[in-house]
Amino acid sequence: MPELPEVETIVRRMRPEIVGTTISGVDLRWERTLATPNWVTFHKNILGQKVDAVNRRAKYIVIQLSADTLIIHLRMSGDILFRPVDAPVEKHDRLLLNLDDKKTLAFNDMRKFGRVWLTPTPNDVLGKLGPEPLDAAFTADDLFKRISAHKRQIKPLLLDQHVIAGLGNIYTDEALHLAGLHPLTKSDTIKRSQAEILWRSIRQVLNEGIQRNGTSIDWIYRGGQYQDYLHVYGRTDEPCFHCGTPIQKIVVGQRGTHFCPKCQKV
DNA sequence: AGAAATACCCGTACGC
DNA sequence: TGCGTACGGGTATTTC
Repeated sequence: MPELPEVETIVRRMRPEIVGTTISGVDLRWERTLATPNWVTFHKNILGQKVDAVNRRAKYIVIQLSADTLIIHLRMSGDILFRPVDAPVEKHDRLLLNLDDKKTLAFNDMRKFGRVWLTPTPNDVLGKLGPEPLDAAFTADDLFKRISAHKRQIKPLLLDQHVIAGLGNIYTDEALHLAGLHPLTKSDTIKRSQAEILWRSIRQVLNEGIQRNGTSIDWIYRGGQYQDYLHVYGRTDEPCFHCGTPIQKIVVGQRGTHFCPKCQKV
């Protein structure tokens, strides 16, 4: 199982040191990395632009250039590396950007899921994303309104980035366990009080993940320790820390889903 | 319209 | 040992 590119692991790959450099060369190694525009336009437009800022929105890295915005989504296995300009191309390199002829920004992505956009209107890519769960402005009431507006299973609903932005499969399972909510619970049946507990749980597991430097499940990302603190994810048949009941694994919305059948009732 | 299913990927683990 | 296959993740797209 690969690493989860959650907020924390995204932040550590934002490479803020590129701010102030100018893009002087481009090498696209795998065409479909480019979500938009086409290669010719991308090449023509990005050359000569200066990097003004590096930010994050949900799981997207947002690089503000002089005229356009470069947006990168790492998906599962993507990484961003800062290398000397004469460093050799590595296996799984998808896009190389030369910065001032001294350094190269390499987008490396084994599974080819990651995508890059270059656009003058970043809102086209980011505009429909839901709120940041750790934003101080995001309240329990917001969450309650958003989940009760749908009649869906709570687990796939929480994974929907238009409803709330930033939760992946691992943290969703953990948050639902902490909140005592079964992953198949219909979202419109969740009471206001339960939504508040879920709101608190989401923020707790994300904050704990950040404190532990993210989750390293396998060989792709090795910097985190939160995998040692997971309560349900990857603990199939192991005893629930709360009640001792074996953790169950089912498939919900095509995703492996771990829960305690005693602590999380429908 | 909204919800659910599918497509996109490949290194690894596992069964025979 | 070697080969074939299932698996996992996030989101855009397609289907229901």
